[in-house]
Amino acid sequence: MLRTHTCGELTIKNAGQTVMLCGWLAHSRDLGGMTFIDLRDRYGITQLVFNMDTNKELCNQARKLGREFVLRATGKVTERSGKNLKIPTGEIEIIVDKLEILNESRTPPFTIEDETDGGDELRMKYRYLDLRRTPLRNNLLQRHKVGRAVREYFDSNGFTDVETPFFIKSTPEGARDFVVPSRLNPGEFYALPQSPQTFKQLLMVSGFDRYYQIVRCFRDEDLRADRQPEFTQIDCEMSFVEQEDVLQMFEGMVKQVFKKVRGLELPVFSRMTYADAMKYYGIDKPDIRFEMRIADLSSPLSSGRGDGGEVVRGKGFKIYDDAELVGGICAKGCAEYTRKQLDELTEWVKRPQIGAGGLGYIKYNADGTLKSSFDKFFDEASLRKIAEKSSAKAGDLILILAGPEAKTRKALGELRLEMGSKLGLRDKNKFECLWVVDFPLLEWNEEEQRWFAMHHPFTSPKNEDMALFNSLSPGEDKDKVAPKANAYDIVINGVEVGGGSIRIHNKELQQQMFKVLGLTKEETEQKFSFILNAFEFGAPPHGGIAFGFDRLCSMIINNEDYIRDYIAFPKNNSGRDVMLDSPSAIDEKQKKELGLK
RNA sequence: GGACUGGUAGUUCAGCUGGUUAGAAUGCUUCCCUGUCACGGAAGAGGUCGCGGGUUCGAAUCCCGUCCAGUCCGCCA
Repeated sequence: MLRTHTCGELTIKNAGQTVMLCGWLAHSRDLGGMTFIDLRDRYGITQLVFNMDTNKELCNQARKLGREFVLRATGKVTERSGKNLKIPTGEIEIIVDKLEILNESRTPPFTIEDETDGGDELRMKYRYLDLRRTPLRNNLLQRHKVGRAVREYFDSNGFTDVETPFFIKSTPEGARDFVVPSRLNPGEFYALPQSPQTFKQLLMVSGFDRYYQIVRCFRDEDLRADRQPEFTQIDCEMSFVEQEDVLQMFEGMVKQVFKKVRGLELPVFSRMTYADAMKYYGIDKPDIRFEMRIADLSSPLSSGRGDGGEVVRGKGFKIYDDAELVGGICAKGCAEYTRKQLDELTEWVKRPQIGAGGLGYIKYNADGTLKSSFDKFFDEASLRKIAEKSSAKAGDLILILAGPEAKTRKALGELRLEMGSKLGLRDKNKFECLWVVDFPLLEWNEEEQRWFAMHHPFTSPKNEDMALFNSLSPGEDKDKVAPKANAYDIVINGVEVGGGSIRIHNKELQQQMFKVLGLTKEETEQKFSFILNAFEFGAPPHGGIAFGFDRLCSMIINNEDYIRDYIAFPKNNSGRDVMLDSPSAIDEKQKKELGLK
């Protein structure tokens, strides 16, 4: 070993010992007569000291060293005269009597500090330097801990880790596949898995009973702060279970991981139906750290749904009379909002991404009076009814959007999150875990005029909706309400960290599903015969879940929804690795071999 | 595919209602400094203002196009 200790472990207790340390020069402070060097490694920082009086030659050598030089220092641990209580090793320093340069370094393009001066692109290009920074290093060390806690939980619950192949087959439905050309089979391609979905189901048919895997998945879709083309899933499946068993098992997992990694005891997770999530929060992954539910101020013109507030219709205000939905949220304590603030909010909701036509408001003033943006049409009693419907109290501000139902709910959901952020209600130290259940099995796609599986085509319909499901025809029945599925998502602070379902394990039902999705007999045979065949050989009832491991880590570690800093070597927005400069062209010979030319 | 924001010194940014030699901080180089820990002080070097075109007597600044980056919408079973 080139060292006897690390740079993070020496304290006053080691005073007097002669030690050897290795590390990178993080900072040096040259005072003329003496020079201090902060030596950094993964474990911490230890101060080296050189003195002109004691060792002139060595001190002069130390003065010449640049940032990020790799050094090996031998010397005596000594109590400092001026202590630095901000760091664990701050009470001691090493009086160096031998110094070796293990490697020199170019001046790094950005500072290797907690708050670096480097921009994203530069940091990505020199990712190995970025990873020397404490926040990034800490993220990866914590990620390791999350992974370990997950494996411990599965192991103690009888799950088996089984690997599944990466070179598989392209299937219709779902995300775009990444494909790999096959040299041995010219003109043919493997697909990389979007998830090991079918394999884990086949493992259930094989009788493995409880399976898990922390595994890379690939989806060729556009990227976001929380989406990478290759990402990691905690993939799980269980046999002989019902939905409740799965929820219990994986609620337990999340709790244990939070406990082991963050020392937090999470309370019992909330539950909410998909329908309620959409109705009250305008989104299928509500952030329930704060209330601010959407209030329905109009009975929908269409019929049936909504609780029919009916407090905005018939006052001669055409926008509200004609709108399919008028909805409001109540921003606590915001009655004092200025004209400017309201204008800004109006601009915000009119952005193309939100797409609202305008923003109505009612100020419920502290003195009990009401002032709205549509006073012309509404008397005070009417406004008071709206306020009541919105659960507003004196001092609150009601924000109102109107328009087509789905779009307006979504916009209200966005506005709710924006107000939540503005009002500081999205507390970084708070974790609210939620199971969203009873997802629709299918979604009608207007563009392609057909049904799509909302979760995936292997999800089972709810028993009570089986007749409805069996009555559906491909490319028709778009006005029918979609049957509900045994499908569930786990949402933490408004971030979807996982989702799963109880699967179909019956061949005929699976065939009916493919049929409703518009697959022909031939396509079904060609793409999915393997799983239909398997279902003929005693497939057990089974179900499972998959977690986005990167998202789970970013949530647990720093309660944020940005996963790149939790992945050692991530891709940028355009799917490029700027360090490798990949993807890149391949030469003609390679193409020819692969049958691409 | 679309919206928005940005691209100026090694780096992070200011300058943008057109006008003398494009600034600051930090980093870097040299010098001074014996208890620093974001050490301090002095001096210095460092620029194709992303790229292409246009308007103008004159463009970092205005216009058009384009590339790159970021955030979002679509997309992501």
